[in-house]
Amino acid sequence: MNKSRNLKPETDTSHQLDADLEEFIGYNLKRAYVIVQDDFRSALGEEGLSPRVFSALSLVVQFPNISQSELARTLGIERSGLVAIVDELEKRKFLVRTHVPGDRRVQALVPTPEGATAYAESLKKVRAHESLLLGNFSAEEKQTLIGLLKKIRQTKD
Amino acid sequence: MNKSRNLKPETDTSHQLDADLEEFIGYNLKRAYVIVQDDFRSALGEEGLSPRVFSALSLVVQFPNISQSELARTLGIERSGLVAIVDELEKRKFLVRTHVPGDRRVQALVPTPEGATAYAESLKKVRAHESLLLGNFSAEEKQTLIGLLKKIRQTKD
DNA sequence: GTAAACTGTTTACCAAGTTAACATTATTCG
DNA sequence: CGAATAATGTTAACTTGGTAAACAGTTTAC
Repeated sequence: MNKSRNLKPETDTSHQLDADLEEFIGYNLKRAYVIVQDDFRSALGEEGLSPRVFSALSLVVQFPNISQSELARTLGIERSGLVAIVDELEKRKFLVRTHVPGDRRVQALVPTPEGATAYAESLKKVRAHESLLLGNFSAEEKQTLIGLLKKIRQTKD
Repeated sequence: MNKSRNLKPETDTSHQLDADLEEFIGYNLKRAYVIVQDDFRSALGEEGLSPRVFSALSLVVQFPNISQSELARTLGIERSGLVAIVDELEKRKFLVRTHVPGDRRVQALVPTPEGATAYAESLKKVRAHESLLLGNFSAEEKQTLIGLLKKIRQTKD
């Protein structure tokens, strides 16, 4: 049974078509995520921001004086994990940690002018990357996809 | 401007609503991916298969005698990265590496009976996890989502 | 028959996170 | 008030899931 077919399995390309795996949201999410992330990185280049650093900078620019705790919460990661991200942004002079008058525990994150322009430039590149990568998507398809992905997030609120 | 608003940034929950970030497929993909993966793990438990090991076992059960190279290619990872996955499945006695007559380089992967039943049980759990997690999704929405995710993959073929 | 290519593997590495503990500071509330 | 509790930022140790490079053995191409 199927002997000849399996003698040279590397030439059998039918796997993608009917694998059980392909019915799962999780598997398809992961495969898509890897592709988009890889394309993001190559679009922003060796010295460019990584996805997570871009995300953090985005929120800092858009919501100046955000605290690290709030930023971590918004990004859905631990406070401890955010430290390295903020360290990198601070080292690149894209933000500064500042003490707020009311509470000496919190470090409010303030974007520098360089940070704001770096964000604006990265934003252009990220938009270009997504619209190029998703060139065969209609505007409706993109919105549908985003809506469905957000809906997954809503299940865990 | 906005002084009082930013004094206590941790109480400002408007960030999720209008952040630039929310318009990006990549960011939404990542957030959704993390949720689904976490739910997968807690559904299959401490001793259960991880997503990647489940995926590998799935293909081995469905396509017995698949080679490691072909399996890696199908999963979209490097051959070297697959070794640990196959090692784990072999240690758990869910598959065996067998030499094929025609080519002494390849290790054909053959599921054991235990592997087949473990896969069947895991498959049930994974299906239950997805249908519970995506309880507020209609069948059409699920199919639309999978179709759009697959479409992302097609852009890089 | 030699060069090129493929297979499985090891090793070293990296990215992105987690958990636990800690010092410092704020808040709650008997 | 003062003591317990909680929040903030941070470090350290660890885990997960990969990659890249090199290798030995084997096969294929020319």
